[in-house]
Amino acid sequence: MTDLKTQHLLTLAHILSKGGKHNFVNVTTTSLGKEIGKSQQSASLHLKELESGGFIERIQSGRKQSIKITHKGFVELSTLHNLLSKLISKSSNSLTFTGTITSGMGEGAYYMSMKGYTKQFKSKLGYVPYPGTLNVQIKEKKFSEAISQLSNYEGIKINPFSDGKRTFGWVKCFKSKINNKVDCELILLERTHHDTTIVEFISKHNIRKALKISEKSNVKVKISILDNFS
Amino acid sequence: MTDLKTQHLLTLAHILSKGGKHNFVNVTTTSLGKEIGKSQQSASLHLKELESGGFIERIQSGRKQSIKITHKGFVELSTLHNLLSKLISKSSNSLTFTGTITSGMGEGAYYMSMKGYTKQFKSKLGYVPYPGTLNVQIKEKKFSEAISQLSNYEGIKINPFSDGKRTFGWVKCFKSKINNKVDCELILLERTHHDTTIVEFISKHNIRKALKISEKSNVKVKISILDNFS
DNA sequence: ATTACTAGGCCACGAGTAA
DNA sequence: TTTACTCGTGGCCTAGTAA
Repeated sequence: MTDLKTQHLLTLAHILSKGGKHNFVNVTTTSLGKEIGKSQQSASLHLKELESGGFIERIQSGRKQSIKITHKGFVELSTLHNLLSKLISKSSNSLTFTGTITSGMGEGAYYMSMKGYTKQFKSKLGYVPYPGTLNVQIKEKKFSEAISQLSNYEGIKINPFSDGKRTFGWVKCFKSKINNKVDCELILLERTHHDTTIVEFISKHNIRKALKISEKSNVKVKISILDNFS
Repeated sequence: MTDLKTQHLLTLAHILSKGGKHNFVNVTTTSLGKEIGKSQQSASLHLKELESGGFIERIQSGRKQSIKITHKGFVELSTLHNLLSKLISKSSNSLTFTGTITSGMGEGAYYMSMKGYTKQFKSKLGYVPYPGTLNVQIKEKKFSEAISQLSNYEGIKINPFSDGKRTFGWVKCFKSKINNKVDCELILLERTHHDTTIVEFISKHNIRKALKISEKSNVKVKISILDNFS
């Protein structure tokens, strides 16, 4: 059983798009070549090889030809489709990393207690955060690199606001779980230099207390990422 | 913006299957090579090109490397997936052809009136066919070729039965519409030589009368095909 | 107009090997 | 062990052209 060459994939897909699942459709090698971004000669060769591989059937009368996808050919496309479906749906939407608790209030701690933010936290997260933030230092480069890409995602968006004198930037929250135990949110601040070796968390609870941990403890963090992009 | 080469598709899919959507995963070129059915050298080159194309990110420390798919890389796979989804779901599940009414009772006409069949027609099609069958002769080779592939599909299956003396084979029915007007079923008989230049139809109505047509009239037939295979 | 052959360039791949 | 270089082979592709 000959296998479908990856180079022929697009060609086969194009024939299907022409309606060639059950009916013979008229296709010229010139037009097919243009559509798949190759030459007429390549299209001709593709058809020849697809035919000998049993992926399409051809009827040629004189200089015209009609083409239809075979069952085998359709199954081949379906198989690839199913493979991708599984990969895409089953690929984990979480980011896991380890780090150590570090001191310092964190740049966001003060701002996160402002009314303009807490009101939104209450309605969008369902709670007003415990005062202060938990800071976790990331040591491994692969983790901080991965975290830096979080900014591509929307997360839960807390809108900017103004108190009349100045404005305060947006905050993105990402549902997280520390040590597989305490629910919290990782926060990304608009107005922060984007150093991702230290990340901040807010929570309904006093995280340190809930985890019974102290300075320099190692923690494992799992962040949920939804597929809406900014 | 560099484009994803089709040869790299499988490689990228494999990285995703390893969990590399958000996290950096450890992958050796040797193992990756085996998994994609290529050499270690090819895997190495694939990674290099995927990286320079912006589809993956790599962190290399000494002889080990960690890999993560970029947003762009994931979008690329998603795009292909969506393309296939549309093609597969929107590809027409019907076969259309033209032919001419022809005389002769048709091989199936007599058998189709037998109780063992009519009982099943009543329950599975919802009606007892008008006596006799309509025969349509197919002239164009591309149509008879397409019809010959109908046997790969289940259709509506009428089971074989026995009257004590002999057995009568199965019948497959395919919902059809003639001249965009009369509902009927194309029938494929187990015990018929598989000549697909003449096809038979049964219907609740007298098809000729309903269409007001006679011998040698041209008709256009549309057959619905469901995706269950025999 | 059409399909598809031949010739030649270029690229993908793997073997060998370095680091 | 690892990654990735160089180099030779084979296969994909296009131009030219026949039919």
